[in-house]
Amino acid sequence: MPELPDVEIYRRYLNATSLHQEITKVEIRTDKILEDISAARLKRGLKGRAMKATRRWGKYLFAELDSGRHVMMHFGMTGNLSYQKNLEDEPPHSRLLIGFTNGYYLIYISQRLLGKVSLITEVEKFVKDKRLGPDVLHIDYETFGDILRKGRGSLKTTLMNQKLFAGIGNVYSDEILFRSRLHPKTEVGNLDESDIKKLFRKTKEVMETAIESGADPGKFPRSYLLPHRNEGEKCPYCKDHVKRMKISGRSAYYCPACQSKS
DNA sequence: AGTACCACCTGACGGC
DNA sequence: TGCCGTCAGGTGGTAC
Repeated sequence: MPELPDVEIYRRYLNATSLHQEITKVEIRTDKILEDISAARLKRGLKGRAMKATRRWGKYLFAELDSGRHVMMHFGMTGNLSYQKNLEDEPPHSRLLIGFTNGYYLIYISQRLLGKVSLITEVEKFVKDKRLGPDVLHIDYETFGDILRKGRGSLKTTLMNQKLFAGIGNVYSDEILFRSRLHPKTEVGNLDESDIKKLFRKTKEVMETAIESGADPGKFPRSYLLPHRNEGEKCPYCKDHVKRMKISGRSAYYCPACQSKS
């Protein structure tokens, strides 16, 4: 479930398991996950190195090596990390295995192969090349407001545009809109300052709450949409029913009673 | 510029 | 049981 909160959880997991250990083995199960790098070059860049720190920008995770380069991981629609010793329990869809001197492996899992891994020299350059907007966990109100004031089109699409805001995906955009009581198709140009302020507060609140909940919808507050994000389920706020609507090919879930269109 | 659709992939589910 | 359409938390490209 790899939107910002999920990737932040993976980052902390990597920190807690895999730092400061020499990499002795690298196995690449398929080249499909490699972005702009060959399997041989990735192996060469990893072997003999140790990861010493991590960063995250939106949905991208970076692990800095003691060579100064960074392992870039993106998880696509499906993906996560597993740190484990026994390869007889190798999880299904494991694509990249990074083995350490203690016999453990950090395993990059990607069921649908829509994720990407690479080795990059500089995070800032990578972010610039991808034209990613500011990470919404750290964004300040000024920047957030400026982006929305310049924005056009539907609010949900704008929130999910990684070139404007990095980190918000389909599920969490629904939650932010629900908590803000705004319709997903609200025209961004129609937002007033109080809407923008509310969106800023709710974006932060949703991201922080999701991270505190371990990005596990089962642990979310009951007042959130996520545990009820299915067509026909009851809105946790007004007891009307959750509706589904297609917005540029993605499913938006919302409460038609709470989230009126402006 | 915004939006709609497609491609990239695998797998689960419901209807017939 | 098997087949088929649809759906699933992302991104990048295309055509209007």
